[in-house]
Amino acid sequence: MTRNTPSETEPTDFIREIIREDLRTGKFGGRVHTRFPPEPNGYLHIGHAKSICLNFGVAEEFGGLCNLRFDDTNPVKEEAEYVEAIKRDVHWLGYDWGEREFYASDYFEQLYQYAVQLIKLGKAYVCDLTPEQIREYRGTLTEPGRESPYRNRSVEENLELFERMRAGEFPDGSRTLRAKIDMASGNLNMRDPVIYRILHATHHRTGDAWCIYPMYDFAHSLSDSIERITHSLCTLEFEDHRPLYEWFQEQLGVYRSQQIEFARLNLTYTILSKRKLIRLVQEGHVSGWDDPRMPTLSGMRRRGYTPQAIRDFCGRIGVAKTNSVVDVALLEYCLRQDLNKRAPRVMGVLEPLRVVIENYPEGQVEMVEAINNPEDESMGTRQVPFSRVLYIERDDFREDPPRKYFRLAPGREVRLRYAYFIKCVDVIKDPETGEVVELRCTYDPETRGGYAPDGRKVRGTIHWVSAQHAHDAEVRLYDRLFNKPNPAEVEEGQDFTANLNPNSLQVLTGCKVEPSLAGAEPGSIYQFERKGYFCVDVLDSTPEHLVFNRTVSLRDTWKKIEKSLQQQRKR
RNA sequence: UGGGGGAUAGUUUAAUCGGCAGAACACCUGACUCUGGAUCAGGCAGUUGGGGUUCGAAUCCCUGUCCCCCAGCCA
Repeated sequence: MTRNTPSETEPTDFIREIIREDLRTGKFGGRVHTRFPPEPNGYLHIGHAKSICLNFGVAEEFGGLCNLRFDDTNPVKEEAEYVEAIKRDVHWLGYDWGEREFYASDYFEQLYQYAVQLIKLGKAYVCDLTPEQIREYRGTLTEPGRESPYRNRSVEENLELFERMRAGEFPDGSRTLRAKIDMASGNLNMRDPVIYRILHATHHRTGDAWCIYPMYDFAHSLSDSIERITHSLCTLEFEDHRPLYEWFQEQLGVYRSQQIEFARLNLTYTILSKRKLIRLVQEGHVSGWDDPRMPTLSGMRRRGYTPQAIRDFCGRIGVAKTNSVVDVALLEYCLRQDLNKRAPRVMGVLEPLRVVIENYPEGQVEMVEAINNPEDESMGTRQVPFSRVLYIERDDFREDPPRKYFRLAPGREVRLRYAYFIKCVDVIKDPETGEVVELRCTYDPETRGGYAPDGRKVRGTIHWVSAQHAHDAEVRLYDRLFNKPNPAEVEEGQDFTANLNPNSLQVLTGCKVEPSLAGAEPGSIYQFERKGYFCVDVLDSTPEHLVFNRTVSLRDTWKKIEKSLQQQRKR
């Protein structure tokens, strides 16, 4: 049985099963309505992509809708910049929320009225305990809490106090509104949780209209209800919040949504904690949220990742309740798979070694035809100039070739892709350092186009660029940001930054690329044959100074062979 | 004697009422190849332990073990 492509496949996971069942029983009147609820306090990353693909994907599959809702209930951490970045990223991934762009802050007045209603129901009270006292009264994981001395204030007093909280009569932290539930509950979330706190802070959308702000549990449950969300999908750590989520809707007698939790994404060699990502940015370990090494969607976009690759990945990792760590190799596989189909091939020499073809006429230039993408004939061909002096990859020559190495070496013949067979006849070295600075080769004019009329075979085919036609380029080689599969695993007294890979960025200048790249569009992606996929940097590349980001290397079988040869030698 | 959740190849996941444990990635072979790419063929490899029920258990029962989350006026 062959695997269906993601679009044909009907994803099956416990959430979709629940939804199918709900549809069958008519639980939500046959409706499916989800939401993606980011807090605008940072940039979206690949972990969010999982949630986005789930929420929007599920809605699409079942003929429902998915809202974009900003969970902006904490003005001290949130900024409008993040809102814009988040919208850009969701769109880039290929999802559309239509007119349904909502904000928890849109509901502040209604949420306030809900709180008033709760007070009237005798289900909420204003508490004067300090934050420290609240903590003490909460008890511990194994011991019950104690009731606040303010727990039994009258409805009238609570109403008046809450109104005065809103009016700004009290300083930050002096009072809270709390739900009156059960201080002895084994679930700490039910021990009279705070639902409103005083925060004299300017909100990015409501400005100074409010000085009290609702807490997540309250705002989220009721925002879902207001939007008539049917299935509220969130991550595992909110599992013990579900009773509270349901409590608010039940007490207020409002629309009941169903919260379902799934495991968040973890990736090897990657950190996906907003708190830690923001540190990388603030401490300058990376150039910003969109540094191509970042697992943020903006970083990945700049790196050359495609939305299709990310969506394919999200479809393959599945949705379950088990804590898990996905191998980053799967992400890279999805990337290569997508890029292989769409990226035009081109020749670029990263670390140039000069080659002179001794028997090729000086001053002569001829054009050879090259295929733009062997995976897609419709992408056509192009003409590439060939001449007497060329650059090849320094790594494609070995003075003393190891076993199984079938590229260029003294006396050996290789094929220059799409051009001629050449043979190395001499090696020029720097007399001081002994470094190889130039190769003298001869070519066989009979092999034009790369075919030998006598049928002789060469093992190696290497890429090249004509020296006089080459364009200079800067190439940024990215590697994983962290050295350890689990970057959080550190010695005593260290933090995750100790696992930062010091070689995660290597900048190469003086790289030589074929002339067709002269007008390369920022953001466009090419395969440098035999090397990898490279994307024109959107920020730093100019026609005069080309800058390429290595998106991902090609699978490198030779590297494996060489490695195992070295290991054999050690034994 | 707090509450909640979870355990299937190295990794991520399937398995409808209890009916042959199936895929993908990774790894290893080989074929093919003007990219040591891509593609194709094959291989390695699994039900958390112990009992029980049953013709038959990943699935049901009993009993262990291990892992994750929760004591923000963050989300």
